[in-house]
Amino acid sequence: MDKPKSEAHARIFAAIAAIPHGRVASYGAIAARAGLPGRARLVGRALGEVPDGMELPWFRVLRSSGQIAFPPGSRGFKEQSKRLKAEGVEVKNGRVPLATFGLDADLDRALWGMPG
DNA sequence: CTACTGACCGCGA
DNA sequence: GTCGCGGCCAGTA
Repeated sequence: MDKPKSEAHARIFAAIAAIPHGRVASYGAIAARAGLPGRARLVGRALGEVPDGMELPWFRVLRSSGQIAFPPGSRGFKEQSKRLKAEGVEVKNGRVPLATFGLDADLDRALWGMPG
């Protein structure tokens, strides 16, 4: 069978689902892990296409600077920050210190088996 | 077909 | 910290 055009979606979702509890990852990292290096936008699009009710830690996905992708005050922003805090992730001014909660090279390798 | 937009990224100044 | 530029893919007008 032919590969569905949503294969990228599936890979992205899988990569997001692989983020451990209490940790976060950037769009670029997800895209790279999904086999789509440089397609960070695709990740953003995919997240916008996530069906409501689907079990996916979308809130663990942040920008490369640790900033929440949603505009401050918006529904998604509140929801994401709230969920992150609920997991023990420090959200300050709509931003998360990736240096602390981001996936380290070791952990990243342990999770996704990237050579190092 | 072109043009614009979007839960983006990285570099340079 | 800011701003600008190019690149990337998909949907819409």
